[in-house]
Amino acid sequence: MMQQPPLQSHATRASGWTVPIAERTLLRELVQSLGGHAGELGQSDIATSITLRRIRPDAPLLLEGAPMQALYVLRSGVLKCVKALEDGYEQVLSFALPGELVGFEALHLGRQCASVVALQDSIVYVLPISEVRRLRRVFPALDEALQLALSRQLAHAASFAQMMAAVGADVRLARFLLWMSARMAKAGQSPRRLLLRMSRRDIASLLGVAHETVSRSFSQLADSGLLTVDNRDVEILHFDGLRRHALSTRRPVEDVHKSTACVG
Amino acid sequence: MMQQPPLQSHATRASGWTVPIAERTLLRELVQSLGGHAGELGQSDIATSITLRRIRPDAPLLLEGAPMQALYVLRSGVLKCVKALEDGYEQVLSFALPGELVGFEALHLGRQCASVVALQDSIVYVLPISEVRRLRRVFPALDEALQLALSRQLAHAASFAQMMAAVGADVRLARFLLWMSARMAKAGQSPRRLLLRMSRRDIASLLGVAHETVSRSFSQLADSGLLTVDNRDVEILHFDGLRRHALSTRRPVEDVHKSTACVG
DNA sequence: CGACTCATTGACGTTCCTCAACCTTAGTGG
DNA sequence: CCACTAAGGTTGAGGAACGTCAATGAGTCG
Repeated sequence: MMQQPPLQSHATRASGWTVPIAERTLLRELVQSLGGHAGELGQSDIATSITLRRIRPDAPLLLEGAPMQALYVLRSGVLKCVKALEDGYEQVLSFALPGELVGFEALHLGRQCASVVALQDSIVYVLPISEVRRLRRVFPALDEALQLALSRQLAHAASFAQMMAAVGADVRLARFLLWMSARMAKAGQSPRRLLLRMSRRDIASLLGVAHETVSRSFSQLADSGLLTVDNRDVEILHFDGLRRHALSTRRPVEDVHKSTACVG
Repeated sequence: MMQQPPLQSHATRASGWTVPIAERTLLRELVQSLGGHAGELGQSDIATSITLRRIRPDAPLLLEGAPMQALYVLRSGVLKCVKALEDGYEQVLSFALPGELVGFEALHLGRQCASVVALQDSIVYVLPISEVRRLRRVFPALDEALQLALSRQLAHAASFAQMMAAVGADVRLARFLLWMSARMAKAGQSPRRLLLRMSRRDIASLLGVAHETVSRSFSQLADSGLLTVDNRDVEILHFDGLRRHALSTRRPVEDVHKSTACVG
């Protein structure tokens, strides 16, 4: 799955190139990439104005404060969303995997409120903001897919809150790895062997701990036999064990009267 | 601002009552509550099928795992979103203030992935999910407002990540208070005097620290002269000082080459 | 090869979690 | 009305966890 169709045209740009394609194919791909049903796209002959854009490793897709010009959907690769805190500290907000929406937060301000950089060679679908309304009206399937993607993004925020609960750093890391694993599986990659594209420092920033602590937690999980760790190449050996580890809270247990489960 | 129009009808329900109103007024209010321009709503005579629902303190609006039936927009009051972790720990995901969207995460699964309870007497607009698509098509202004609200929700997630950065507990609390202050101002209430509706334990759960630590951090900020704290009644005395406090990271400073600011 | 970044590991000091006691407030029943 | 209980909040003491500083090694690039 996720095979890459040929990229036509080569209008060069600052940090990559742009591919203007007015074809139905691209729209269909985009909807599929978002996890929607691209069965019925209607037969409108309107040019879709959707393009592709490639971002090289460490190159920015978006810069904090820039005016919002487009919506993006990651087609392949990995992105990192960061915000420069006023004192110069670089806070990682999230990592984007294929099929995920990027840059939607900017809508309500009209300006990007975070920078986005590529952690590896990446390709995004570009939907010019001026066209989004029209596209959503003309292609209900796209509209549907975008709403679902937004819903997923909000659910990600919820699972992020769970990751940041009052637990030990090793538990946070375990949750992070399971979270990455699940999302990479959804993106069509192996849930078992993770090739993390981000540095320890990036993970530490996201998890709210020191990067040395992340390193130690990796070693700890590896010593427990749950993982093998070779730099950024991580293999999950025992999913159940890792899940069990991810569940352990610091406090013994509090009495709660709910039970219905619903794992993100 | 935010004056409450009369509530008609009284079809009683489990934990409050439901008010079916097929009036243009309600739709206009909803759009305004979401921060949109309700100027042009068109002249469609279709009943809007939007209703109001009241939730009493500590009563649930949504239960984790329940099938998704509607979208909700908070009209007045304060809500708490919680998720019961599999080991019985109750993780707070967020607090919803007036004008905010609730329950949209459920869309992609069709089931609620968190419970929502009221922290005080609250009223929500109810948009039956079966009607949302039609309403969005018929009332572009509503569609617009919903998209903006979604964008804001995603931005909240980003500022949450900033709150959870690797900083001291007192800094996290300062950021939380400033965050609440800004949102309450947006909801038409005083940004200076905060009447927190949630317990220390709830705040602690959201911030990922022990509740005793939250209590100590409150005392610490009060001793610094930045706040007065009387149980859940908090008054911010020096905004600048609190903001400065909220900026202090643990690590001295890292060299970063960005500067463009954009506070959520 | 040297300069740089990244990752790991150790030692030490601080923060924060844990357990505990205590106080206030609210609700209940004698 | 008061005793009793329960829940929320504050504060203290001790210990575990984590941040900080530092040294080392591996990998990359010019």
